[in-house]
Amino acid sequence: MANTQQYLMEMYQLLYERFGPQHWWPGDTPFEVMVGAVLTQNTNWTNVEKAIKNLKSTGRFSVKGLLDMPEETLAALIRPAGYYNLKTKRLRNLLEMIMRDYDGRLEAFFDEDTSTMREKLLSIKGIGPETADSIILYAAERPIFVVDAYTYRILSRHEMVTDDMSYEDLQELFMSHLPEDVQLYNEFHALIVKTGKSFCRKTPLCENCPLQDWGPARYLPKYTEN
DNA sequence: CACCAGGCAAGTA
DNA sequence: TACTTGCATGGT
Repeated sequence: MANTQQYLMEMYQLLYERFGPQHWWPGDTPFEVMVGAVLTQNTNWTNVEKAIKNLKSTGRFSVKGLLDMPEETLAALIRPAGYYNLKTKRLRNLLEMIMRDYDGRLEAFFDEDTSTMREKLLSIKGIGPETADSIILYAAERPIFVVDAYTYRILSRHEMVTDDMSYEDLQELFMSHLPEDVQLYNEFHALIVKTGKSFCRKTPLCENCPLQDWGPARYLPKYTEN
């Protein structure tokens, strides 16, 4: 569709005008951002902040520091983030890869090509496409577009996508029609999450939505999809 | 009380 | 291949 680029730019402009910069990702270091990306899987960010605060308070908030502590200790620290047993394993899988392949040096991993980085992340059990891309965009600061459930839901309700499109299809939709710009991708994804939370939940609450008159279908909520 | 949150993998048919 | 389910805390 030839109008796709126009729609996407319009969408970004509408969201930015309404909400302004979102200041993602709230993290002091790339390491903290990477850890946060795993901890925030299907979890509210405020819970993740508590977990990260706990991790920092140990003074062992590093690749080696976290790997060296017993699993039960790590699990107890990240408990507020939910799924703590699962996330303990996922975090360790990630840290073990950095330790094994890059001598524990995160900067060395982030020096890799984007495609290499992505493949390595996706090969880790517990790191899927959204977590991988979040790490690449927000921690490694490479231009890659992060897709999530809100991205899909918003585009779907406005009939920009069909339900048979994959994660990579949606990612490609954005990346092939927008300039490769870390800051743009950073802000765009954050704004999608922002408007998704406020206006594009399962039970639509569309009055006042900045995207009310946007897109090929403008405002057209569908109650059957998730 | 129900529902949601910045997912992913494993199990089932 | 295409659904479903488990994982879990904390806020609205």
